[in-house]
Amino acid sequence: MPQAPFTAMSLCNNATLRRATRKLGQFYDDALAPSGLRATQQGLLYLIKAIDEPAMGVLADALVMDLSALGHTLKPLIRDGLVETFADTQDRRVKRVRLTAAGSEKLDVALKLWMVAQQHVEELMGKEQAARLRETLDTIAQLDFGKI
Amino acid sequence: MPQAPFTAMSLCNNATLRRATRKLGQFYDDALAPSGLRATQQGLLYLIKAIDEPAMGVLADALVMDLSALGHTLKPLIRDGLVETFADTQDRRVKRVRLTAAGSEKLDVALKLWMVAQQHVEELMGKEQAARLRETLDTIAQLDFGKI
DNA sequence: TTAATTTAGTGGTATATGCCACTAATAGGT
DNA sequence: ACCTATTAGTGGCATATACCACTAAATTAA
Repeated sequence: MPQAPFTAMSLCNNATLRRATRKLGQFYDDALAPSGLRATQQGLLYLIKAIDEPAMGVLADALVMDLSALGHTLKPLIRDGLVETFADTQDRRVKRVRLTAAGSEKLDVALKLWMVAQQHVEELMGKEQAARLRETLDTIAQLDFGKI
Repeated sequence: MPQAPFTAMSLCNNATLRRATRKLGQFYDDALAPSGLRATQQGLLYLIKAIDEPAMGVLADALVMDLSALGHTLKPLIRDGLVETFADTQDRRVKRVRLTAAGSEKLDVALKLWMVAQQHVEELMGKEQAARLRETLDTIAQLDFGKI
């Protein structure tokens, strides 16, 4: 049973979402620590590899993240030589992103750790519930709240 | 149908959680903007009021948040005169938190805006799905991943 | 074609959040 | 009482993430 202080916040969709994110982020971060990557960084590397040389805007859209936030997030990864950017040949405004060899190796290491963490979570939550959750979360990420 | 770049990330519980948090946070932040509070700040003020003069550690636990992170988060609210801290009379290590009159008024304003945002989300998601989601998220926030 | 508009990214600033090292104060053990 | 271990918070540093104002490049309109 949740304690009263915990429950006081449980009516707000956003607040409960953030709280769960802190908890789960903590767990994945701990699991990935041996790789030297944060969970967000691992996810970012994975996505860069999956999309294959995405433009920054495409990456930001896939992450449902502000473009400038993505730029800031990439900085430590570039600094550490895991990621590099290069100009698009067609459109000189566009900057594309790819993993370096070091980034690719680091991702391989991190993925093994991720797998264990993911497995652990699925056991604790149950695979069906986890799948349902991800579906709901994907729906939220794509909601159209309307412009104005 | 989600686009491939979007879907590339949808297998990780943590990544989908963060992505949905960005999206929903955006929406609640926009809705609360007229109050001058971010959604996280509104949630924090609400919780401080609900628990009634909580010690910082209690507040951090309720938020499933690192104690030092809470300290940092409180700073702008204290600076803006919405929140104040005071020493516990029993245990001089303990610092308690309460709303100021200004904070209380600000919260009232923010709560009206929150209500509209919350309602909007519930309409888009459906009340049952939203309730189920919050339940799942509360469960996650209380998971025991084991010490080690 | 030139001018106006839209699009892609950058850099600054602010909040959100975590870890670590450190201090102060309480609690426990002898 | 005294020494040790635990607990509550602080401050510094690093990443995560948003908004804004700005630049450069491409697209559209006149």
